[in-house]
Amino acid sequence: MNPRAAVLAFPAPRARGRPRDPEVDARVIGAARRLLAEKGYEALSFEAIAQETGIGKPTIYRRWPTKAHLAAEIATGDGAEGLPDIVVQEGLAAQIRAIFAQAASFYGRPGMKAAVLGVLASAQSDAALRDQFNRLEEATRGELRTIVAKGQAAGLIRDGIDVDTLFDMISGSVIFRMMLSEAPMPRDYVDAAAAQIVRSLAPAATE
Amino acid sequence: MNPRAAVLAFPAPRARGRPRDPEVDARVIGAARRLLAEKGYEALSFEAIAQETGIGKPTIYRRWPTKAHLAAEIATGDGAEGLPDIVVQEGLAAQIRAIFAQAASFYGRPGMKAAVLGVLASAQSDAALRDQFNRLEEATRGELRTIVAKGQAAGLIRDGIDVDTLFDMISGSVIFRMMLSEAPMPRDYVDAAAAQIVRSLAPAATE
Amino acid sequence: MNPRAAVLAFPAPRARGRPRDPEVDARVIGAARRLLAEKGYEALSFEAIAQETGIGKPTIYRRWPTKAHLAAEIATGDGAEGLPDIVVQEGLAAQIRAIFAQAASFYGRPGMKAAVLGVLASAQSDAALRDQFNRLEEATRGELRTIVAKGQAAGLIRDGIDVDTLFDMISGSVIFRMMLSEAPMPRDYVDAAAAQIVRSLAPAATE
Amino acid sequence: MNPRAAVLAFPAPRARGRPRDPEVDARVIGAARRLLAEKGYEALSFEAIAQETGIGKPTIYRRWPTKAHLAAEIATGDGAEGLPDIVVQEGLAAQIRAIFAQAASFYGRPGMKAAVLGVLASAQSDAALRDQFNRLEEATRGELRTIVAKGQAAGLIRDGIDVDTLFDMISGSVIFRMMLSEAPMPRDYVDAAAAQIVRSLAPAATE
DNA sequence: GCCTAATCGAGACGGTACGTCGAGTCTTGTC
DNA sequence: GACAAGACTCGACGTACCGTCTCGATTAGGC
Repeated sequence: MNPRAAVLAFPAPRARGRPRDPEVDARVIGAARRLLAEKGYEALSFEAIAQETGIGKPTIYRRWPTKAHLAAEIATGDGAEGLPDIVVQEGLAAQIRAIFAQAASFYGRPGMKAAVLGVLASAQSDAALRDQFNRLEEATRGELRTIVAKGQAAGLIRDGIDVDTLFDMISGSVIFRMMLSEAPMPRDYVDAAAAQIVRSLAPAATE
Repeated sequence: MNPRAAVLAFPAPRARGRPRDPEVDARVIGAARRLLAEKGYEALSFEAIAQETGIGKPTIYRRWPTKAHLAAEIATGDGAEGLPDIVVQEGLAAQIRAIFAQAASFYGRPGMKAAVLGVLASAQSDAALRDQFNRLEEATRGELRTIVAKGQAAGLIRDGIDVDTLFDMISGSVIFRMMLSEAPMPRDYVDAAAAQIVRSLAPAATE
Repeated sequence: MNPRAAVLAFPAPRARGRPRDPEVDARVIGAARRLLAEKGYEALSFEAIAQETGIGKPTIYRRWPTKAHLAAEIATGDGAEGLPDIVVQEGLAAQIRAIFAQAASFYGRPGMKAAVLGVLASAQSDAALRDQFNRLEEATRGELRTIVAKGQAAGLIRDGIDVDTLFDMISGSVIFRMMLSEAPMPRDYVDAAAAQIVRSLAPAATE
Repeated sequence: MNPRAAVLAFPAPRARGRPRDPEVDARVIGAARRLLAEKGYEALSFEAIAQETGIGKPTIYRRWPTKAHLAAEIATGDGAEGLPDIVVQEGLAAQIRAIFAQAASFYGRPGMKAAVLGVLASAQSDAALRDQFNRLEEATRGELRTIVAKGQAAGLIRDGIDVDTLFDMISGSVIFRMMLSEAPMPRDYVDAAAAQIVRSLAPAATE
């Protein structure tokens, strides 16, 4: 088979006209991130971005149909980079702690609070946008599933643990603390919370 | 002391002009709740409320400076009524379960999802609005503190439990499941989650 | 006859409740005149008057149904006082000049420009308001009629003069110069204009 | 010199974005003229125009900053078209009569009364708007100046006539009769008034 | 080396909602 | 009853963004 054909078969269609300027994406996202971090989701407007970047509005609309989509890309995009890898960690406690750390780091990026809350608020009825978030969770949820299975095999985790409920507890407490509550993040928050979770998993002290 | 004087001392200041029509508040809140539940926070506009209730916009602005304030009143108001009382419950497990049930019932009211997310998104910089939510939590947080103290005294709860972290976990998992995640609420969600939490509190299995 | 009875016979019905405070009229008109002179007709609002005089809006509405009525009272009221009396003047030229002087003095009062134009603009369809102005003219128009008749009898004025057209010319030129045109008022305007008018009245130079 | 170059030298700057729709101007002015003629200046609102033409408010504001500006355009615009030409007339009397006729025709257009009075009332402090009217006068004032000079050269007009005062008299009497007074316009008004003015210009009957 | 096509900036367009101002009316408690 | 205070309905104000459109000007293949 013609190897060239294989490429052409999924042909990165090489559009005819002038190609999109990749610089535009970066500049728009940069301005949007700044607006989100500094003034919140309501202040995020295509108008303002166009104004301050000198990029035309239609150019932005060509890429993101809605400011919710733009915020969603900021909220979910490039989030996995540089995060502590979970599965690499040794030991149950360390792995649970890594999940906490990963979540805390992810939601702690500048503008994330505004972006996440804004997207969720404005895309109440847009299933695709919510999926974008849920897909992010899915990876972690899968890792957690593996961790629990291995832990149960090793006798470190009690039977009857519902992974989804457990995941709610982990994600929920991080998000609640970081985005909804006013309480400050203590320095050892990740450790304390992880420890509490690990304890809830311990098998009953029978014999 | 003259009891009458006590009353006059705080003399129902009786404002001068025409008194506010309490009917207005009810009608506006009703319309707002409907809009929130049916079309989400973005569709909540003073314009629409004025239109459909026949109440003038200035009249609404006189009461709530922002749609976030209106949504906040809907989200936090009249929420404690009819909720299962926590302290009345007997036994640690029942009390924890009651907290879960209370939270689930509170956040499950129609329009709550839109109201809470919307307020949080748009009032990023308004401390007063966030306080309104936090004050609601405070009561429950206090009850939880009492429960933990009593449980520790009775030897049912391990030392070294951080009540705030525990509260995050409870509130967080409920809110996460109900407002952020797409996952459905299983029928026994409250029971399962409460059980998991209770287990995390158990004293170490000493031998 | 009892003089007291005469008074009671036409009893100034002596309204039942608290009598109107005459001070209110003066304060409102004062404030209105100031607003008209300083900021023009559009800035004249019952709201502003109420604000700055401390008088309630309903109290003002009880006296003037519309800001046009208030402005009309300012424009037409107390205008005849202190004006040079026309009929007292001797000689045709002096009498015509007196009419010009009277008009110039009348329309020259502070705020008059704003008041007159405003009333005329906003009361396009209110015949009563326009009558208020026309009634003012009527007196002068009558005097002019007498002057012309006498002048014709004395052979000083040609036959076939239409008094209304003449009146238009006199009033019109004063008003046009003072209210519509931007041209400055020369010092001897009244004299020059009066002389021009007098000349137009002269009988034809026969043989 | 190349005539084509002269055109290109002032190159119709060709604004960048989407060009303005000239249809918009026509529709707005049409609606405004109707409102002025039917309900007067106070009823002229951008809101109403937007409503009935289906044109957005911002689009209207982009062209006229104020309803006074819109009314001024209506009052002064396209007024010279189809008016009887003055200088073409032969004879002093005919020329004076032509000026009267022109003014009467100009101020007699539908909506003019409301437009002129409204603009003058609301733009008391806007010099630019008043200039717009004065510039209109300037042409006529110039023609009148020429007429007087020629008349004086021909011995038909007395020396010492002040053209501005004369202009006031002509414009003033027309405007007064048509816009301020309630008196009806007699059929021969223009003739009568013109004759009266001509007479006032006649040289003294010397013998 | 033109032609075609998609991009880019700019900015006008029809809309919706904003938050404010003033017009008039009504309802209190005080004088 | 008149008065101040002030809330009420209503309508218009002038502005901000929305998302779409129409321009002229680039910037690339493709023939």
